[in-house]
Amino acid sequence: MTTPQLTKNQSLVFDVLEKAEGPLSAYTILDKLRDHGFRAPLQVYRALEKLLEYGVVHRLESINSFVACAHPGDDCHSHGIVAFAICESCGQVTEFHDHEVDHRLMAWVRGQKFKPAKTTIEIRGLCEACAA
Amino acid sequence: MTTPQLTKNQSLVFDVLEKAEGPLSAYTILDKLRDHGFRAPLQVYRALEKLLEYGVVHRLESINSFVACAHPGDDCHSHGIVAFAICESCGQVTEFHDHEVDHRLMAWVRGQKFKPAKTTIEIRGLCEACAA
DNA sequence: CAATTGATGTAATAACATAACATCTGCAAT
DNA sequence: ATTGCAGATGTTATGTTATTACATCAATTG
Repeated sequence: MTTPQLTKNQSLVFDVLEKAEGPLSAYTILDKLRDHGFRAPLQVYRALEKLLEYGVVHRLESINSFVACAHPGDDCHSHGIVAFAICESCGQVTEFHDHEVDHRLMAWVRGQKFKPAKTTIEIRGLCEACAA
Repeated sequence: MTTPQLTKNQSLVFDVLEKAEGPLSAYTILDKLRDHGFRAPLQVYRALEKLLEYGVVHRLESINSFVACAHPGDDCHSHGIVAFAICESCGQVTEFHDHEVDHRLMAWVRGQKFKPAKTTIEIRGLCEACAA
């Protein structure tokens, strides 16, 4: 999928996520955009919905937050399953991909005749700096 | 870890989850236990907290729900990372384990000197029956 | 210009989770 | 047995995350 031109709200939300050091909740994004006219959560959620669809933003299910995709430019859907390491101390998120993991999961899924739509892999713990 | 004797509330919550066909939200559990004297969400969340700790219940992060562990008797922590396939149509959840996936993720983690605490793997999609 | 479509604005509410504080219960130490 | 503690429980209130419902606006197209 190619990413279409972002709308005004989508751009605002995406910019906030790109400039952020770590993941943000929808309500944190909302607060950061009050000056730009955002008043209601739905403005954020609607933009996020599209950004997720375009693959330029990821949702971290285990912490109800959102991050900009680590691959500037091209969309992330082509990299296979995305995995995240989330530091519970500093909030830093590292995105990675492992094709062997993908293969194993997809092999299991095939064996079950399960039809996967969206796969979540999230490792929560402490990053090197925080574990020291 | 060995599972201690469950308290009254823990037993009630666990029984509800065991008898359920699929994952339940904390508030659904609460509703099912009103007749047994449950009045507030905290009663459920406190029981769940312990049951998760004992490894007899799992939390499905992507759907804010809880399921009884598929391994009756022994605790689940010994099986390595737990993965779930969640049918978005019928709600059925299948729990599985893949040591190769564990190895790959733990190898990545070691390379980053990341210290993992809790890992989530959830595949959402359609089960064989629902995909037909 | 009318009709359609997608984006946006706004208010209200639903769904999920925790904080703070009081009370109770079982049990160990004296 | 009583005191003191720890863990479990009860209750109220509140905080956080997400969606429903409905109105409006802007761009496009027939």
